[in-house]
Amino acid sequence: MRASDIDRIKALPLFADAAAETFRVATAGAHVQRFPPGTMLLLEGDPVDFLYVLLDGQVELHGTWNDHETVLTILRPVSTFILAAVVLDAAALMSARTLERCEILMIPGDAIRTAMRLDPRFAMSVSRDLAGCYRGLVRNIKNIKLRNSTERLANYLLAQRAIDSSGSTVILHHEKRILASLLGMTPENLSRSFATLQKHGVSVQGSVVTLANTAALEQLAKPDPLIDNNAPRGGDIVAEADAEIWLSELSRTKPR
Amino acid sequence: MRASDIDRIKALPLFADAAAETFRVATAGAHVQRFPPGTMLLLEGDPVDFLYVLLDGQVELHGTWNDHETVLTILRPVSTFILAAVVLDAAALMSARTLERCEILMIPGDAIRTAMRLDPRFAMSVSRDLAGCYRGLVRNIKNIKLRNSTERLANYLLAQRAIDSSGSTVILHHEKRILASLLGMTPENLSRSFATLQKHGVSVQGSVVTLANTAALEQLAKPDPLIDNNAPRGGDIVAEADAEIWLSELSRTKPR
DNA sequence: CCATCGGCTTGATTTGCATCAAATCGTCCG
DNA sequence: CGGACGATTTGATGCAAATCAAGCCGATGG
Repeated sequence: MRASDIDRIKALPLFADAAAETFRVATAGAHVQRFPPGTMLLLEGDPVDFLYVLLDGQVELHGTWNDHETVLTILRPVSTFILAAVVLDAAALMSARTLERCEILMIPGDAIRTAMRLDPRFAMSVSRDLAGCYRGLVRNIKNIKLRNSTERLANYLLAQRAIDSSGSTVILHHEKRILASLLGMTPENLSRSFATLQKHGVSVQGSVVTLANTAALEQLAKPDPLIDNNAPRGGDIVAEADAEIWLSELSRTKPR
Repeated sequence: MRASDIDRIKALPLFADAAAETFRVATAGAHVQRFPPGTMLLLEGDPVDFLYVLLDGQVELHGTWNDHETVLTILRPVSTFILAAVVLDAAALMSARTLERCEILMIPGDAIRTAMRLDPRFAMSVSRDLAGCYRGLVRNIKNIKLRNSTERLANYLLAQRAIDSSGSTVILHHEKRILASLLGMTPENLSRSFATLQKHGVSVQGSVVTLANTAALEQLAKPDPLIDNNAPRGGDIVAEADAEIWLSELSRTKPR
């Protein structure tokens, strides 16, 4: 592993707080690997031997049943994945597939579990990461069970706008059929939902979406901080856990 | 707090592995409280000051949006809840309501976080608990996104049968309208789904369901260990995390 | 440049589920 | 016991989303 890779790992929220020795243990058997687009990194049901850390590219996690497939989440750097399976030394519940060329750090699961037993600060970081991911899924379930597909799309767009802090234009970072599956609908209905949102100031040109009237869009979307996490990512906030405490941190830093 | 309560906490999987000092810190500010049925223990959005441990009774966790409510999970003893919010010191994403008279242990969140920093074994237990809950939600999302409502009911019945290891009869432990919400459907459609399952050997008498033909039911349900966790609870298996490693433990203990 | 292919859109149809409405059932209480 | 209430069931209807079927469009390659 290269020295630059070591530095990148050190900067991960998971390791930011860890003792030097912990870090040595964890990285001893680790390696960075590159994968072409469309590579299956992991199949659901497989035993999980490594913790994966996406350093560059995009990875999709999906689930399968009875010849149907659904996208559960799309990861962008820097994200860890299948941490829960590593902690429990259990089989994966989700399959992982690269969507683009990816650079991925793989840390042996044994090393992670050993490090947790040795270093409470590291174990705390793992817990925080897991707690953040857990809350992400709670939000996801509420989104699916309480909203219809157009409402989910509208909130997705508003969340993306807030996350990228990108004015009134949102870039879709993945194919629409993948976005559709992530939002729990068919590609056909995603098209139709976009059409519906035209009346609320949304226009689509390929992967560029412009939100001309966010007030109208919000009226339909009714975004809710207990479902939609609109913490702007990048900078301080890189892990799910950081995003989870963003709102309360915000109110503590700037009271009123 | 009574001495008998202390013993019950010691037996929790969360504390089974903890150092004596950890245990002292955690229980110092803890207390057991009793609540009547229908009590709101926690409202989504509230700051979470305690880790809750359900010792007796039933608790429902639900989410709300736009005047709609959905049941996210139903807890039976012994279960911890809102651990993720405690770890992150964040606001609750779910509301908690007692369904029956309940006995609940409340441990100050500060104490939990302090204990985690002091005792890596305890922090490991917290991580395992969180990882187990996380995987429960992954299963839940796959269930919702990949199956229709009758399939979900069929799998629910099969899972209950396996969990209670109760021959061919399953007891519904909660009102049907709550079960309906848990399974993501209306009470009306739950009725109709039960009617559909009659053709597969399912008959309902109040809260007693008999499965006369599990083979036929399984043919419709297509249960999958990567969605349905059929680990029999009670005895060794009390936490979600235990249930998660049940299958792999099983194959290690009894190879072939 | 044209042909091809995959992804996306649009339209027609079907299906699944929610909603609305009313009847039934069981339980609790005056 | 009679009545009331809530939970459940059953039936009728409407809507949302999936499916089926073409067309369109942009990228790619001969």
